Amino acid sequence: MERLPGFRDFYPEPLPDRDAWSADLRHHIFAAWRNTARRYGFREYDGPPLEPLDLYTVKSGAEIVGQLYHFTDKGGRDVALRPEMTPTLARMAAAHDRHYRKPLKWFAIPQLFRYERQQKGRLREHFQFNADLIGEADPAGDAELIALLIDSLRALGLTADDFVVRLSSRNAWQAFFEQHARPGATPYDFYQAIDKLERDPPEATQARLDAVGIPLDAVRHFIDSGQPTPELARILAELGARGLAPFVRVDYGVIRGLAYYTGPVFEAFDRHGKFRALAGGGRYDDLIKRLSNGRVDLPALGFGMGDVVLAELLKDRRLRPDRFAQLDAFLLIEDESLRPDSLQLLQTLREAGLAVDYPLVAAKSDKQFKRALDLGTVHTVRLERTPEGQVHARVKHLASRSELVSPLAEVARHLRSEPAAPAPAPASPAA
RNA sequence: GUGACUGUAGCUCAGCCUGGUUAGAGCUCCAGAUUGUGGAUCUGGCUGUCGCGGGUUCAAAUCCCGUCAGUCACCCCA
Repeated sequence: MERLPGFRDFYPEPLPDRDAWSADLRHHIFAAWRNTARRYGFREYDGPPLEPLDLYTVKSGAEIVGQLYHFTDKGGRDVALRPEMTPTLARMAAAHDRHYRKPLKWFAIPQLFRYERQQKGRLREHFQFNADLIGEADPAGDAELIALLIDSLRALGLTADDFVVRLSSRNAWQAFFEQHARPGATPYDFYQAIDKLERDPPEATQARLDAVGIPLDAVRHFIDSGQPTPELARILAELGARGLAPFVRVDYGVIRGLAYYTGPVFEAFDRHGKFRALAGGGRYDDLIKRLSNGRVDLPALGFGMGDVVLAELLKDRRLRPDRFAQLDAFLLIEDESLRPDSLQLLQTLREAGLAVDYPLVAAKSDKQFKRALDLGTVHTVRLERTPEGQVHARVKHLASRSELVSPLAEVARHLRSEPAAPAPAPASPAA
């Protein structure tokens, strides 16, 4: 059976072929996300992968349905696999907003779905790091969230030479629009024109702008000026105080396609421009009120960072971890008469919390050793019987090639005291 | 939904243009030998509906049509 188009199998390293997705790399990315969120005081939440179709049409309009993975369930309900996390989060926050002190700092790593032909960096399914800050209107919240975005990427080894956060503001464009647009023109059409500015030829952009009565030159001049609004200046100042200024710049060329953003918006891009946006987000102060039918009114902002483009970038920059498998020890059983003693030691070590593997059945020693290397073991352990009938262990630390003889009771201590497995280091790409 | 390119062994590919015995190579894997602080080396072995379906032909991996899948771009962007 083939898997569905646009969906992925995740294999353990080493990968079976060039295009395979790595379960180990995925874990590495998730761990960086979770650990960074933890350092920032964000709490993890989650919701259902399947939601009522209405949850998405209410916010974005019916035209979004064409992009959704949706169907009618056996109970006759119109349902959709979640294409984004924000509506779920807004529902959860609105339902229990009195229970949590503000601001809420929450994150999730949902698997999201969309129904469309796949292309580079875009499949029908992906995992997305979502972090949101709810209940704080001050730009300090924007700065905190953007700092989290930056440090999430830094946690994976990326630097200011690899990526930049382009910071913009719906408020700035709103003011520009009101100042320049023909009366009766709709802001959304204008935002669409700005959103496509970098991808479309100038004539196409001009045609879009003609519809709202704004000359292209005025738009270009506004973007080139790059003058931060007071709220953007606040955000930049707070990021600068953290030493994160090299990772961010004002760039009004970013506006975000989504209709619900209300204030600062931002996108993270790789510096070489080879990939799609790594992450994007912004402030959506009205959304929770709208989704809760006016019951709850909380300012909020958030971002999403997908695993697909990020994995591509990490491979491109050779930031994939070198070794993924990690075993504290592999128990070599070259003398089958020592198998019972080996199993007893195996159990002792595992109960002590050590990661230990061993050959299930008798095997030639070179095969055992090769398997130990495949599994990324730090040590090998081999039992020996002395002429007097005593059983002791030979513990070898592979990286240093040092070996020592130890009583069985001391093996766990030696495994712990030896240098730990090397931290993930840059390595040559698999391909 | 539209278009372009690509589908041959577990992996990477050759063969296709110009149809013609039994479809190949390297790597991996398995077995044996050898080595015995070692991913080496040697020998042997397994593995293919040539993506799938149809057509042309005495004969199709090879030419034609369709289809499915992959890759990339468009559309859209959460």
